[in-house]
Amino acid sequence: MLTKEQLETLWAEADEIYLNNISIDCVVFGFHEGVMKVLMLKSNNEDAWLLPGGFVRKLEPIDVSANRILKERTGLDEIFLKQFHVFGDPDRTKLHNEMYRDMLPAKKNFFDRRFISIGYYALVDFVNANPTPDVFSEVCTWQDINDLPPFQLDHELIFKTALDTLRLQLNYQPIGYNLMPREFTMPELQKLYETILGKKLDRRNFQRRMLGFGILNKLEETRKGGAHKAPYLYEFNLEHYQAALDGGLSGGW
Amino acid sequence: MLTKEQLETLWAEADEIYLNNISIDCVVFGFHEGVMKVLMLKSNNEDAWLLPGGFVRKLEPIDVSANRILKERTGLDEIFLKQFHVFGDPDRTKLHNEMYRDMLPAKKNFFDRRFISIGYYALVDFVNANPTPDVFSEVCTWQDINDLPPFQLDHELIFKTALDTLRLQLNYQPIGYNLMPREFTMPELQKLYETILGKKLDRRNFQRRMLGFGILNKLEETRKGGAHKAPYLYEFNLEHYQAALDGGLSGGW
DNA sequence: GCAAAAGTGTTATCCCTACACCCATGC
DNA sequence: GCATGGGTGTAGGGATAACACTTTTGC
Repeated sequence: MLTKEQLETLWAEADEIYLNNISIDCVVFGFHEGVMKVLMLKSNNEDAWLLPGGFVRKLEPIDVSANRILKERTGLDEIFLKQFHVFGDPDRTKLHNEMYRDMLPAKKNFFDRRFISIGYYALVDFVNANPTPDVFSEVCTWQDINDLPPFQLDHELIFKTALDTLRLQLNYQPIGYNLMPREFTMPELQKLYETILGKKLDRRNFQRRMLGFGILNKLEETRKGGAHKAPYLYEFNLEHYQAALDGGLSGGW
Repeated sequence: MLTKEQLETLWAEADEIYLNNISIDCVVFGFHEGVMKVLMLKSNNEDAWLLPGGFVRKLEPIDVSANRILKERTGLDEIFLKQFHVFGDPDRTKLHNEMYRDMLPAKKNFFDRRFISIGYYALVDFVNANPTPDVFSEVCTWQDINDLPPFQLDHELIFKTALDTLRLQLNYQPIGYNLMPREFTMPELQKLYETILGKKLDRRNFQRRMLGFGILNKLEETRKGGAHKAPYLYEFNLEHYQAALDGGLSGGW
């Protein structure tokens, strides 16, 4: 819980360095042990969870802001980030504003404002991310997207919009590179797609389609140790992957 | 050309009623006589053209802002509008800022600021639109998208991004309703698609696909007066059209 | 009657879907 | 050896793409 003094310092700083009225919220997807996760923060004022977010420095490009915010929350650099929607309802932070209004005089309170929020979604490497809370939160952790805690503000809408966008993007762009470890098996990759889409796919057709994209290199090794036939390992062919990102894939699920 | 006094009044008003640092720019598409048009304004300070734009009132939802701005520029209400991208480079309005900096003291100048611009594209009825300049421009008119004048600021990027987005949307959504007159022929509709996509389509396959969507009603009448065989007229089936908008179409070109 | 535009139908191909059999491994 | 998961191939159906002939109309 922040003290009144801390809040006043924060406010003073924020007003100096950030643009007023604009915020950024990020939906950070990770994938681990066959489960799709999203990074969330538990507010230290309420029993509700938020997406990682922040503000835009006065002379900072917004993509850089989003990167900076996520670097603070995950320790990762060079994150795959895409803006997907702007949330511009004047009432979207109403509850939030009222909370802070009790703590500081409204007139001079950076946080008691309307914020138009630019939504970004991010695909990150679960294993190397190091979730770190910010000053407004006590916990920063991954949540299973099928078992989410209660959201604060309009963050549930932001999350859902991001997931819908990601599902659509799946038809146009390869997405595995940022979410899978460097080497992976076809069933593992399939699990990722199934998790995002929320439905089962046919093993054989999935494999054919993926290979058809030409973005995978089949490796010689197999993943030993499983209780059954050892699956082959694959890695992404970065050159073709990048070309697919730029040029787009085709078709739909 | 605005006088210094007018600018000062504008500045004072703007600071009162609009959010700082946020703007909206609109790419307004119209279609007339087989040519795709975009609405543009000629700045009264420079020999360069701008997309219609404006600012967000302090308590106004951003979608409402976009509608309001376009109502001022076209006289139309209930415009088909979709936000498509945020342009957040701090230098995007640099030249613009310098221009206004000469006219008013920077510190107190609403226009000498960084603006993060939310891009909307709009599809409007060319015939009923009534292009009207704003206070910063002397001309507001339609421009052929294949023969565009020089753009100011980053408005060329905004335009191109909008067109790319529209092309993608074509795969998911019907778009004719907002661009065509109430009754139209199949070749006319095809021309619209060809203009947006920038390529020729097969007459027969186009017709089959369109009819397959089930969003058209074939009318009894034909368009007389042409120098050749009279084509049938169609109208959109609004119920099915709306369903297609909500549910999405399928496939790709 | 001829040129130009519009109406309509057929075929081939590709891609996606659905489905079946064999192989490797751990218990 | 048997259950489980993984590797691979094939046949059918639906949609798209390519393509040709006929009809109408103004000159």
